[in-house]
Amino acid sequence: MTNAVFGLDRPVFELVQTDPASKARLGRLTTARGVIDTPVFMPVGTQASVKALDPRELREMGTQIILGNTYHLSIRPGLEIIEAAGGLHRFMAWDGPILTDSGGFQVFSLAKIRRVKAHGVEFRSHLDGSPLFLGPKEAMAIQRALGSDIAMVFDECPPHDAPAKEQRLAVERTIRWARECREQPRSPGQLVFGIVQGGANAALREECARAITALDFDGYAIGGVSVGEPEPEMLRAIEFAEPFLPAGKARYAMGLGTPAQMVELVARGVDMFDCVLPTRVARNGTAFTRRGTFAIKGGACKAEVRPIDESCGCFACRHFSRAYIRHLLNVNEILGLRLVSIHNSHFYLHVMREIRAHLAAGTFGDYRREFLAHYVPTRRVLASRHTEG
RNA sequence: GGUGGGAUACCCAAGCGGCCAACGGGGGCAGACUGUAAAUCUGCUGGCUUAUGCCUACACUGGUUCGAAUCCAGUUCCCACCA
Repeated sequence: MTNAVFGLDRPVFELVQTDPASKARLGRLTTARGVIDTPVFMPVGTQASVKALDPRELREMGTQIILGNTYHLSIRPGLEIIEAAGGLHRFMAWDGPILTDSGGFQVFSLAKIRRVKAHGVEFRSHLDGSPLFLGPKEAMAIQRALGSDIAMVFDECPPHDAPAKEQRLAVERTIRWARECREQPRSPGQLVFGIVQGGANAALREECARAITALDFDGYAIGGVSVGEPEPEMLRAIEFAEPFLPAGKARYAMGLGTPAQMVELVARGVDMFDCVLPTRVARNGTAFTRRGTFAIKGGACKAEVRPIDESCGCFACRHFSRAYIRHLLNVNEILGLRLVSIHNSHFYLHVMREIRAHLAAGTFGDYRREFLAHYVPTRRVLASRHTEG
């Protein structure tokens, strides 16, 4: 498949290099607003803003593409406003690629009262309880109006502990809705990605992946992860779906993950990630480093003159001490959140840059090993303390 | 000098005879956060070989009472008003 917007004989996704020792891939995804080097991390800007960061900062830290959300933006500020502004890109002054989520996740994650119908879901607004309806047709129309570069199909995303019957129904609906989405008009140059559901069930994942890929989307996402499942289950879900995704299309793990998870998922053949962790965790006072996370608002940073990470080149680490940032967080100065958000997002993007560099150099295996040896998830730290004591 | 009010854990502050190691804030400490209803949420915050246990604690000293942070007397300090 070629990209009509560029009028070039260029495929949407090019595989540049593959890792001989794993399923990791170095690639290039061409969108209407630019070429994205993969593996890529996409900062999440649900409400037309990557919380606490502005486009200039996103650019500086090497952001290639950001997310926006169908559901949130359609109820606030509303499509008329965004269309009048000349589309989502102009509205938020981000001229790079934007991927919009379809709203499927929101409908199933935050609407308590919902009725699943043949062509979508009736639910209530989280803001005022007013009745809303979102289905394939609506979701695609909104994404078309937003003018995103990559639109996601409207899927059903059940919680990880949903009964088997519900998982099966979700897969069936997700497939049917994907077909409907496929038929909807797009904005010029807009790519559409299909989504694979199926929970932790191998057969369902395969069935869903086969059906979705048969529809020939521009790329494929694995959904139904980061929905409360334990990490091994999440990894299995990815492993169940991945073999049935075509090598010539980008693969996107929705809502993932921690830095260590991303490294592991790249090794399992995933090309794209998005996650609220770097920005949310930053706002809650915790920094990501290659050794794991640490609470910068904790007392240990009280008089620490070193930056969050001495080896980090982000704006926050180049200029500010932990003591200063901790102080800002302590006295509730908005700059504190911004600096940690800058650092965390930079860190995520930097890890992906390193992954790409190592894939290009053929040393991804070493990088993976080394990264995981240094990166300590909090739980493991606590666990080891317990077993040692 | 007189009259009135007050002194409670790191800070502010509630309690005014037993259900008080003491409400609630703040601060501190720890944890959580994964397609963002999150600058949020949850614990802990006198000490102890972590216990339906003991010890030390509501300015100080003494008293009343089966029992006092709570009542009484005196002392010290603070505040207000009057001289």
